[in-house]
Amino acid sequence: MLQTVQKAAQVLRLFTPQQPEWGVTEVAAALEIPKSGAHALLRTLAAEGLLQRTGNGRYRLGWTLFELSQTLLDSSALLRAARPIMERLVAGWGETTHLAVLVDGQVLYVEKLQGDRALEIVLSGVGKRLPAHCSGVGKVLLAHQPWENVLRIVETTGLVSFTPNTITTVEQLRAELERVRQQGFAYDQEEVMVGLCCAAAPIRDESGQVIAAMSLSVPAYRFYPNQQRLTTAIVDAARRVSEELGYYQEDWAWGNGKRSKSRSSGQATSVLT
Amino acid sequence: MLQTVQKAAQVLRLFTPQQPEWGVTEVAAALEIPKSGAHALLRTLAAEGLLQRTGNGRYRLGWTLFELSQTLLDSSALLRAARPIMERLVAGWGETTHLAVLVDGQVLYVEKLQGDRALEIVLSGVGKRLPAHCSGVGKVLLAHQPWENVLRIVETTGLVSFTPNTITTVEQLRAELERVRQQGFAYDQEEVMVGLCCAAAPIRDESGQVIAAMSLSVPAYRFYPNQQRLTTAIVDAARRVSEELGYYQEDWAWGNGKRSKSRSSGQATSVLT
DNA sequence: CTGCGAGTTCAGTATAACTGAACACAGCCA
DNA sequence: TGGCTGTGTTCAGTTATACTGAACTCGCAG
Repeated sequence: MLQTVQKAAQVLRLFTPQQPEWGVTEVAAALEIPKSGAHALLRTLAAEGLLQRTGNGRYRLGWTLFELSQTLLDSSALLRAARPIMERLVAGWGETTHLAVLVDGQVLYVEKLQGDRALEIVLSGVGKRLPAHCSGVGKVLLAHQPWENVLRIVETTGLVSFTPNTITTVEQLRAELERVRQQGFAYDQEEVMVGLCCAAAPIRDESGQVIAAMSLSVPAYRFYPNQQRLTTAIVDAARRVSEELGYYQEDWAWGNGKRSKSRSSGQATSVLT
Repeated sequence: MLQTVQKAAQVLRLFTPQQPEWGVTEVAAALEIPKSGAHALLRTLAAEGLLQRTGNGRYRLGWTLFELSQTLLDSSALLRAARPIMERLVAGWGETTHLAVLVDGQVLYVEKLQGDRALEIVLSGVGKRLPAHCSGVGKVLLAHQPWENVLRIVETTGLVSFTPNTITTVEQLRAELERVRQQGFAYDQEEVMVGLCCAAAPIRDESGQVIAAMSLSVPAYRFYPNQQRLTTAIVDAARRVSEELGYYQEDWAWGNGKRSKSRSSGQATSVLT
């Protein structure tokens, strides 16, 4: 499992908006390795363009990461498919939509569109992470993971409490994820922030795998009166994105099993050819 | 120089918009290493989130790269400082502006704004690379590199010819870069595409280092009549961005030496305290 | 059913990476 | 100005790492 590469990745993950610049000694202390080792890692990463040296011998993230990210976005159909549908959602409701993926057991926000009627959600943001057990998108994404994965995640990150409504026990989480998987959507009822609710639904790729989740965030006082309409709206929007990605659900409201056949192009594997 | 990390970075750089998905065998062939080695690299990178496995055992870029890129953009003052000034430039001229950095001896486009009067420049694009010897931004960036670096770059990538005007000999390049450095801006006179010209100027950070270049691209028939005004416009815009980054040039038109003092905040190092 | 090609695993060996101390350099305080 | 503490950087020896190449499994096609 190439420990050297693991360490290099650890180094990259040290760089955050809070501390975007690191020196050799700091990295050595953070990873608990000798200075010379940290030095070698930083030098190599800088030589490869993944980091860049500042004048004073410290390091920042390198532009190659920007390039790779653009390549990712360019080659990923997800954002291209989701953005117009999110825009329509925002235009119709005036609220905030999120698009998120699961990375390393946490929710990574990939896109966020704010409506004119929306309240500012400062916690979420494009490129930011949040724990998965509390948000709507997080619960959707966890619900479609093997339970053992969920357990591992919970054991490492714990079930941090944000509000009185946050899920804090494994048993609660298990039951909630079970329900989310079966009904095909999730609610966040003031679990991450008092006064904020959301409805979220899964997005599947052509193989039927859940690769992302979409949500519509709404102030609590506007959520409960419109819960039903909100639910169908987000479920429908997520389904449309999934279809754009080549997924076609077998029979809605029952089967969450195998796919039948894609309506998208570039898919002619099995029978004839 | 941690060869394992170098190989890992090589693997990442294999992923392009043209081929965003790689299998073990393909990677092994591309890097000329045994399959098991490629397998270990891919597995490790995927475990770290820098890659993701598709269902069929192939690999794509991972969302962690998106996260890192967002952190880079968030912590880099460059784009934040440049964007409004580029917008004003576009609003005033109706042409296309580019913002680019030098990565690995090539020009990496970081931002691109198109005006309403502009012609579509298909070659450039955010996240795309081009050789440095032909474009305006490229010549600006090379001009402020040590000549030995430039030589190394030229020896590896060569001086590819795009149009009859493209610089193709080292001597031409040397003279041009010398002029660009002294006059503080560069022209591209149909060197990358027939009918397309541009003027470009360097952007410096608070230490005086050239970290990026900005350009204004114009059809040839509109370039020559307005060359003087274009030049002052782009030089002025780049200077404003540099000042935003904390650079204050000593005395314009002569000294390119040390800085005197920043007018930006967060800088009170030397005398008192 | 068989063969080819994909991805994956494993044990032994060669070599790459880690260690820790010494070096160079800058800024800061006396 | 002169040490002093804190950087980043270098190096040689040793350990433990990563590479090798063949064997294995699985899916698809003939």
